[in-house]
Amino acid sequence: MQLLFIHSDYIEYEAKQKTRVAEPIDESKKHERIEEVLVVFVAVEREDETNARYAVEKALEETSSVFNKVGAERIVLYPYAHLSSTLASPEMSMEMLKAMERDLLSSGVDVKRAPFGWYKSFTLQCKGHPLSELSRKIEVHEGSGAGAEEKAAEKLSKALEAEEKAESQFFFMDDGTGGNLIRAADFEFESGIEERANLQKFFLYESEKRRAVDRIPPHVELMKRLEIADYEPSSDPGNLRFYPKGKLIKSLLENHVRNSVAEYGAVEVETPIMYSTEHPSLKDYLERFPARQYSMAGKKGKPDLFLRFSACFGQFLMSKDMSISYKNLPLKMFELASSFRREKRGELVGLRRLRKFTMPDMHTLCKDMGEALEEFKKQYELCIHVLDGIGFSMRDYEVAIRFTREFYDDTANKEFIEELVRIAGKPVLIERWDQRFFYFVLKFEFNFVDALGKASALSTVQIDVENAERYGIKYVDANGEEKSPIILHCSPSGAIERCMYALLERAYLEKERGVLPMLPLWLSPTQLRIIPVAERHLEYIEGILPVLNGIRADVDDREETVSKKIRDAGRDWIPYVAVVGDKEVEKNTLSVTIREESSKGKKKPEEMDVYALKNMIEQVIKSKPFRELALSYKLSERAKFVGG
RNA sequence: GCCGCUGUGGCUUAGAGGUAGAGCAGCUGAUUCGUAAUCAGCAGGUCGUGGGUUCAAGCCCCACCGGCGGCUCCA
Repeated sequence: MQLLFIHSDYIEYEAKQKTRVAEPIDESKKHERIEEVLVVFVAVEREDETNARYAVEKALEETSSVFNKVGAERIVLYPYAHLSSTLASPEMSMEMLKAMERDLLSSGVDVKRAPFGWYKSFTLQCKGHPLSELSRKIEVHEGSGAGAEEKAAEKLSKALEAEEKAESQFFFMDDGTGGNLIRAADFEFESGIEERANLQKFFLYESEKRRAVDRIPPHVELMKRLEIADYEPSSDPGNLRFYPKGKLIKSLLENHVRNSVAEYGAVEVETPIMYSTEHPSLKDYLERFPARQYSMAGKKGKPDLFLRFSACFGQFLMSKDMSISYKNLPLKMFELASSFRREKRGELVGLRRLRKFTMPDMHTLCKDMGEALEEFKKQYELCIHVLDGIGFSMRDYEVAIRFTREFYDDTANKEFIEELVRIAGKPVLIERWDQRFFYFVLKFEFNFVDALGKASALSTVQIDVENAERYGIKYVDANGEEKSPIILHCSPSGAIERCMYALLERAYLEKERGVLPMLPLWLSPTQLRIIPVAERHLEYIEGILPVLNGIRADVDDREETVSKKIRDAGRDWIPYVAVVGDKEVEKNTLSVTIREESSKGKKKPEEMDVYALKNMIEQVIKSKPFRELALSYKLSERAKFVGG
């Protein structure tokens, strides 16, 4: 279908003479003059006939969009055959034009349709502003494409509609207020407690959805400058490249999460990253999960494939084929899942929102709601523990707990929520849905609020009451009967990339507060940098390096001045910087500057021997995952991954 | 996806219709240096891509592609 929009001061037309296909009209309709109007010239084309509903819908979308944008007062639909050389049949065209007219009328738009199939005279006066003349082509593809697109659109809309209709209220709950829901309007943000400012930012982000900031997110600049990650122009947006330092940090975080869930008792699995769209359970699930997929057309005769947007399918399909006794429950399965979501273009930012990301995803099969709640609480604590290990305390994130009204009406559940708030030890945001729109009845998230006041979820746990049945997951209870378990979805840290984003953003916030920014010691690509004053000190350094085994220590052996090397170490956020010159060699010591204890313009190098230094660093990182340096220990041998 | 802004060597950027200029990084040489940039020289640019206007386009117009912000959504 071809559309030509002209925003006009007026249009005046007169039906002069019938053609063979003319529609019958009243004498009064033959001549019209309409002011302040968006004239929509329409040519319905042959291909539109293969999927008329889709074409009409699209055309209406475009029309409303233009109509609202230019701020016209009314619309005239004007059949205009000359926009296309492959016209649809007159009957069909007229039908579709009428359908458009009906729809616009029913949505309250003042619309007129010029008579079809007449030779008409017309004059109009185009307003001439930048948007006053626009054209659009609605494309309907032949055969399966069109059908599939329509079906996909329908599917998507089912889930999205549910969300749009989802009505919810926000509250706050604090430890020590008797577990009462405090209406958002009554909550005191200005209590002199600094932490509440963040909660307020989070709440505003959630409820108002209006945030006008105009700045490049600090972490995007940092991820490049620190050679952590970067955009990859040759991939799809949101698929990043990770440089050695970034890959190191990522691996360490992954291992940390992996170790923590193993300790909690989960078993690690791996499942495929792509699935057939034809699988009945998946088909169904796709409708309940309003994310957009990467999909690939199957070779002829074969079903289409999509890339997973979470590890749910794989693990559910695995669970369905298992034989599970009540004695095996709660059963916890974990996967570090590369996941793909075709998020809207405008949504993607740096490491915060990606199309390809790494999501730790654990599913727990529980025999009933009682056990589910018990595990839910454990996982709530597990998440706190995992984030704490990364370096985020309760101060660094805001808690949101969300549930259905029905869930909360149960007194026992109410007490359960109060207990969660008590564990948080600070006010939390509560969202209550009037009905269950999703597959879960209760969830929480820990949300990080960044330098620009944007919130994003890290850890989350959800109680899923729907998918066991959908996938046919069963366990056998003590009476030998098959039952459907309740499933917990848990991402203990949230996406790994997002943790990196939060670490960088927090470092930036620290810097704003006058603190030297840095990463936690166990995640710093270089933990200790050794700087020789002159070349002759290198030998001494080589001698002490074996002692520093188990610590990521490198040596700035470049031909630069000491000042330059110190500065570069600072720019790289290196936690420990040791200078070695004649004095140190003679006394067999190091002159160490500790970043954490320094500030801008204030440094205090400390004399210590290499064993003391090693001990000091090991104290901090002892229980954390470790990997060797990602790059050569000699700086002179390293290539630059990013300029500047 | 839609709307707005934006895109000049690896990085940061000057250049408002008339031969693309600099700093950092890189390379070469000198300097072997004590806590936030040693000095000199050399090399490096299809000005995001493709069209168009013009005698002439990095600059004006159009489209597309990236990026940033907003809408919407989520780990």
